[in-house]
Amino acid sequence: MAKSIASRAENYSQWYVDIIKKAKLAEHSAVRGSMVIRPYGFAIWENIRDQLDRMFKETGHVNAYFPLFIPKSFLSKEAAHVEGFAKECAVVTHYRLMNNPDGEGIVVDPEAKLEEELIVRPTSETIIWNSYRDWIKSYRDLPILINQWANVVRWEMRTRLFLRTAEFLWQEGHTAHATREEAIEEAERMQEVYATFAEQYMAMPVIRGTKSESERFAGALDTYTIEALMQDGKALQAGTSHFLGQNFAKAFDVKFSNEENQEEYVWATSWGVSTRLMGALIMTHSDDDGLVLPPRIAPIQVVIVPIPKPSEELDEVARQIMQDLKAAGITSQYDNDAKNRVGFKFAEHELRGIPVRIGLGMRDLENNQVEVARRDTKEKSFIPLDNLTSSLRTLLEEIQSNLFNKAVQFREEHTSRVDTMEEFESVLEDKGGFVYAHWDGSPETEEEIKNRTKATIRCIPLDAPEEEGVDLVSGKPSKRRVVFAKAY
RNA sequence: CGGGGUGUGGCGCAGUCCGGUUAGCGUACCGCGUUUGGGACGCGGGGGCCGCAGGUUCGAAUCCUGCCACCCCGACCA
Repeated sequence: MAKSIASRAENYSQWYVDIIKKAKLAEHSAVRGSMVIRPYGFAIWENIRDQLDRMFKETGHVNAYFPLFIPKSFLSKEAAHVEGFAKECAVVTHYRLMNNPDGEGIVVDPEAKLEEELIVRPTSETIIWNSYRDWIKSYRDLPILINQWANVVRWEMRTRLFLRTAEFLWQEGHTAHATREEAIEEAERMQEVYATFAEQYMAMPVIRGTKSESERFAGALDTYTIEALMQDGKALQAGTSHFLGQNFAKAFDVKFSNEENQEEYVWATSWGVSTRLMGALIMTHSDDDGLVLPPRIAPIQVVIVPIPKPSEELDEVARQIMQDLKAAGITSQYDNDAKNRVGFKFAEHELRGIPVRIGLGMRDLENNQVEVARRDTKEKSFIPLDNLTSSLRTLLEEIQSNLFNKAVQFREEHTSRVDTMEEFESVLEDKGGFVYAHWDGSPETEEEIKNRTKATIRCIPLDAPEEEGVDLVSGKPSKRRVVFAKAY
């Protein structure tokens, strides 16, 4: 009996939810729009987090932690920023409950009203820049390169597991620099860190680019983004890095003395990725049989299934294999459950996306070999026990690159170049994906295209060559193509 | 906030229109046995204030009123 995951073709969003639930990554909680991340899902997130954390540290950053609560007045200091977030803030107005004087239960104590309401952070620029004011006096105090791992709350109207939840986990880097150039360099560097991570670890190809003005982060002068393509042909913004100019320095009065002893405002960046990456991971590689994880992110890289069931002899062989794998830095698990049969276990481990499965049975052991099945292609082969560890190491690398190559191929098949509005609409209708088209740079064209097709400018790609063309809507001249897509 | 839908053992559902014994089915769970190289089978068992609060009635999962929650689609957004 199958575990009934909806197929992608029949109902894509149901398929997505089914994978998350059946693979026990997460589930809806008692709180609207907020999810419970289950141990297996959290283990994947920990791998994402740990690797990113290493990369942040390699690029000179340190971790710190700032408060969950932000005084209401802070948020309004930067005009564009408050404009962007005001509509989705959770607000703390009281600090005490009391027994309901009129009956059952407890009620908010009206006496315990806060003088100034506190906002549950939707992002931390304001509370952090308020601290930076005290920390930065001289050019010698710069740069400040801080990251924090935290939860934030954005009271979204419509939520989806991992992709958009009211509360989510993320990291947010907040850096302060003496010059414009240095800040821009930082923002670009972190975009590249994200892109490298996405491609090398998540096996998810991304387009590097900058956002159009209307898609920019609230308070940024420039937003650098990485954009990935999901299997339903929709784009997903997977990470952003913002050049904030001096907006927050001015809002929070953060000045430093330069080498000539002149006062200047500090230049800023901020950058973040969230548990949304989990959604990206799922939708990039998984299939109708369940989750597919790239080996570098998988919490368990190899699972060993005794056939037909655990026995002293098989347990001993498995123990030895696992010891060798551990020494080689490969994570493994032995499925010594005695209740379920192998067919059930195979399906279960495929559902969980474990990259490699070893079938350990007496028939093969007599031939000094094991059966090895890879999750990405479902292919099985027999590998001699003698060089099992090195074979598996090679196989895991091959799976990692195969997943990346498949995703690249999918993206190429779903990338189009169009020159007329008719083509644009028909391409979006037929196969979706990324559409490269000329744009005159006007918000009017963006708006018009969005209204007509629901597609938005995902980014102005960094590697776009100069090329003469005309805007799809206005017919005005354009120097380069930008990337359009329907997006999450 | 607009439109649609759903709340019944852990999960998935039937029953509700047309009120009537101890609320049922599948699955999961526990026990015993037989099985075991791709999602096993038999027998036995435990688990429900039918979303919440009122009301109608001899009697409510079912009818009425109010409330709450969640999901899906849209606008907003990482």
